[in-house]
Amino acid sequence: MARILITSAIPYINGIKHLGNLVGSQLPADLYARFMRARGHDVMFICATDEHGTPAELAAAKAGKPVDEFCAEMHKVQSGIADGFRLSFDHFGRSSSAQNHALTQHFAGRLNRAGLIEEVSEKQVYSNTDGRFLPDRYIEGTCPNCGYDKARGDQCENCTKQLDPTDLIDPRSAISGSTDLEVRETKHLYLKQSDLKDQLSDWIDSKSDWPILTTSIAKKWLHDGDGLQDRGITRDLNWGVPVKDGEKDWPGMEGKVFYVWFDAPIEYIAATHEWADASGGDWQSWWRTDKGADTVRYVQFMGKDNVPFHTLSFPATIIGANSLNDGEQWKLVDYIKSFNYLNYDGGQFSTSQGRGIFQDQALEILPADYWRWWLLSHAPESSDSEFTWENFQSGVNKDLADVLGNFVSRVTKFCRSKFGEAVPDAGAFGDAEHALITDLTARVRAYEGYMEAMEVRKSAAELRAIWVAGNEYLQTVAPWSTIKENPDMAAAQIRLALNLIRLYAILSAPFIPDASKSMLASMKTTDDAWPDDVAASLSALPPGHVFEVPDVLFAKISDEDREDWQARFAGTRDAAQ
RNA sequence: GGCGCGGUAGCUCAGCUGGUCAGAGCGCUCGACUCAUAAUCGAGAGGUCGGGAGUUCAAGUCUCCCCCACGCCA
Repeated sequence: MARILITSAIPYINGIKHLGNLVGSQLPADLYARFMRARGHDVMFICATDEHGTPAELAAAKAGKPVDEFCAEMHKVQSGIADGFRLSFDHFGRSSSAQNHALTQHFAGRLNRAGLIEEVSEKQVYSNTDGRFLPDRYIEGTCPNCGYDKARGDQCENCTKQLDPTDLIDPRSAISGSTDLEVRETKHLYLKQSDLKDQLSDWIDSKSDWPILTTSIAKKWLHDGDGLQDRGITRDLNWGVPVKDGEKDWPGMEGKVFYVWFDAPIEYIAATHEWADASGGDWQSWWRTDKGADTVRYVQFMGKDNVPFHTLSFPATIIGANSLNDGEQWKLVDYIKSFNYLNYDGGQFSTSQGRGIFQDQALEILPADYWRWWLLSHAPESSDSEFTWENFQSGVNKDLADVLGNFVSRVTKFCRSKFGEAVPDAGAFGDAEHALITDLTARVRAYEGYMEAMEVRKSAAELRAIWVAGNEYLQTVAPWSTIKENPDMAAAQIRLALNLIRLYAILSAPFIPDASKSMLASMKTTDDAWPDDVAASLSALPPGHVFEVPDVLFAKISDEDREDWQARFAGTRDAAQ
């Protein structure tokens, strides 16, 4: 039994995410977690909401709520959606937790002691009306280059010219519109990532088995231009982890918080701490290699936009903190599975533009399994992939309703009408049955291989082929004909087919957990042991075992439904949730 | 403008270190079957692998140039 730590990129708190976010990290992570649990491994599957930063403050203000209250509510909403999609987190934490505050401050303190923190003085725009410093992108004004009057402090969207906030003509706060702005001197902490560049580079180079998508992005940031830059890890905000040096105050840093990208990945660790506090478990044995985590395999799932932070920034934090060599050693990630983007009818899904299908809407129109199956079987692994309603409809109808659902239906109904609702006991397996078992054994082993390798699409294709094999078998042996001359043989055929339903339920559970549960329930069994021995597994339901004909497992998506949804989701929805 | 990832059958996509690599699923056509959610099973048609040049005995598979789409950055 192996110990496997799995984290999914943590979704930002300020709204409901679209399906692209789901398929890019949480869903494949869940697939892997479920599979590894089913194989008997010890799994810790962690996710959380990423709650700090200016966008959260602004979203809260727009909702007319204090930011902590807003975040608590949104965390509940996101947690509910995660449940809706059957994401099997061991813990769904919050980056605003006390545990994360303490750990973030702890890491900062260690980095400071390791000599990797530098204080930098810089000038920043302060809004007297808003009572806060403004990040560059929250300052608007007229572009000195093209005259566009809604240029942002970091860039003019009209002419794309890179700007400094002080370049803007008639600058104003994008938050309040106030022009009562002034430039103030402020001090910030920088993490000297450049000092860690060689170690990071060696570490990345050692990961020859990582997806090209992952390493190519990391190497680009490491080597492009001037190479890896030092990074500001503090901000002049109210909402965040207060800057401290471990448990001590940090002189000169009063009233400042850590930058959201510094504390967010630390939340992976803190969320495990949250889990431990709630369950009495041992979180350090998952994260401290000096406390047992040396036997842990740590796998991260994320979209490609998150790769730089997980291949460089977070590892820099860990490597830097470990460099004290005082025995306290933290776990670095072993494997990063990254995904491209899922596009929506020819363009991007977009949270800010409200374009595409959002997670809550998806669950309103169809059960989780439909989305899980289609999204996973079309996961954007090697390149961006495309969601179209036609594809979704045909994929779901064909794979789930026709191939799998109808298999369950035809077998159980045939048995009920000819033998009653119990596994028939006459007859023995012959050549066709043994051939099927041999074929299935090979396919199940291939499926396991793809799942272990996190080859999501290939896993789905193999699973589908396993379902098809059942239909092939039925078509070949044709129990509806056999029963006329040789009822015993038909009984054996149906006995095998009923056992196939149970086998399919077990194998399919990581993809479609609800349907899998229904299948096991209709077979009236709780034995969901993984089929290490396929032949034995296909005798698990003994002669005489009672079952019941289930309801239709998957209703088909009609053309009317599809057209209806297509129209409904063609526009945009209010971006701010 | 620079960089990155792609451009393979109508659609969505596989094709690792060059030599059964021209494939899968869907769609389409034809056939079989009738237990089943008008389901299933089989067969077939469909592509000069974005364009051009080059390296090689041999190139979707390597090199160079160009075109197109997307993304990131400046």
